Amino acid sequence: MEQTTSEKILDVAQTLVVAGGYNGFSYADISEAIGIRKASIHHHFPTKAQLVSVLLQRYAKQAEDGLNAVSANVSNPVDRLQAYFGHWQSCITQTSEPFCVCAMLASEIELLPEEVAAHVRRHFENLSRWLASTLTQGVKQGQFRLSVAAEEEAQILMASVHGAMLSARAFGRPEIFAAIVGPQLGRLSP
Amino acid sequence: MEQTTSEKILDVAQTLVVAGGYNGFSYADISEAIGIRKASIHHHFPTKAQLVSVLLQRYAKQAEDGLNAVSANVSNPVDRLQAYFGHWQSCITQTSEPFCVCAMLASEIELLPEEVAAHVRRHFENLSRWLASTLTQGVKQGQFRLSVAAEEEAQILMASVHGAMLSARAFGRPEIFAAIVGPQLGRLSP
DNA sequence: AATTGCCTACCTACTAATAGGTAGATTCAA
DNA sequence: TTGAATCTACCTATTAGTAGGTAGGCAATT
Repeated sequence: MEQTTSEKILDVAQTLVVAGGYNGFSYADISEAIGIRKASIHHHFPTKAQLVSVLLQRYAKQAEDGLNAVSANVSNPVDRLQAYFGHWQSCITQTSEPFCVCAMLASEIELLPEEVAAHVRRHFENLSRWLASTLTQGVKQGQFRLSVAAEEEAQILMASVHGAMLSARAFGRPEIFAAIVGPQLGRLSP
Repeated sequence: MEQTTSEKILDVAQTLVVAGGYNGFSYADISEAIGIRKASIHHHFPTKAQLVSVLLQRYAKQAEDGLNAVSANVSNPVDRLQAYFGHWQSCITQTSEPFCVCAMLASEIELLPEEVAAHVRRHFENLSRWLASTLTQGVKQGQFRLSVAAEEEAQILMASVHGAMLSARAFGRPEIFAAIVGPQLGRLSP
């Protein structure tokens, strides 16, 4: 088998969450998309909260691997940030994944099951930590000059990326993402 | 009567949308919050899409009035942006309205009823237009120096605000909003 | 080799609760 | 006494989740 049913379910669920958030999809939607019965989905993922939790665990692993790969393969901190931005830019322009699943869920975090909310918070922490450490390295190597602390600049960059995703979606114009995020890097050069 | 039932319904609905988006609330929630039956809400707003549409019309009016008031009463473009940022900063720190209702809805725009989605798009256009014109005036008066076009810088600022809202919510730390948005103004001075 | 038991995966058929929405009667104020 | 506002009482569709069963694979026992 190429892909297990569980993986298919998670893939579809992720697409649906990206499209409409936690309350924007149902087991029936997944069922229809992959052609199995609702009950079979419950066999793999007893509750919706568990399904989305597993989804976010998988996402966290992918994200961690992705960021680690960038850190390992790209020596220049400027290029590292570029790689991160570029990842999202291609996701969005190809409309393959036009929004970060955690950003999507963060907006409705107040009414998420606690176990799901915890995953979302952790993602925000991990991402801002990676950005901050990348910035710190760039400062050490003289490639960045920051006007605020690295942690704060990391928050600014992360917010830019999320806000850019939102605007691209709201205007229905993927190219807006690059227009917003692009100038951010220039700001940091000494 | 101090406040009409319609207004009460809209107020509660707005709070609920801000908390969890379009699919995150129901007529039953509103009914419970203000102590009337579901059917009575349908009397005022026959469908959910109409309810949210009226909500967004009202919101657009308030936003327009607010921005016009700033333009009228604050002559300095720097202070105008400051006033806009400050508005959201106090909304968020007082947790009275911790998120823009249109930003919330924009994230799930793909599955909104078309009439609702149209309102959301219009809000993004209006806000970015106001920001761009404020920036342009500031440039003319020599208070801003932009490294990109005013329209693009407006998009950057708007994205910062929305991303900052999201981070403040995700981390559960309202002060993050100011930490992200605060440094944006400094960037623009010549 | 055949049987037994267990497992995974999936099914049909159901539940209780909730969703948005409707019909028609009643209340109440102008 | 008309009309708006609210009510009770309902409807249909959908929600997440459950009950119970079937088909086939795998392995140990006979």
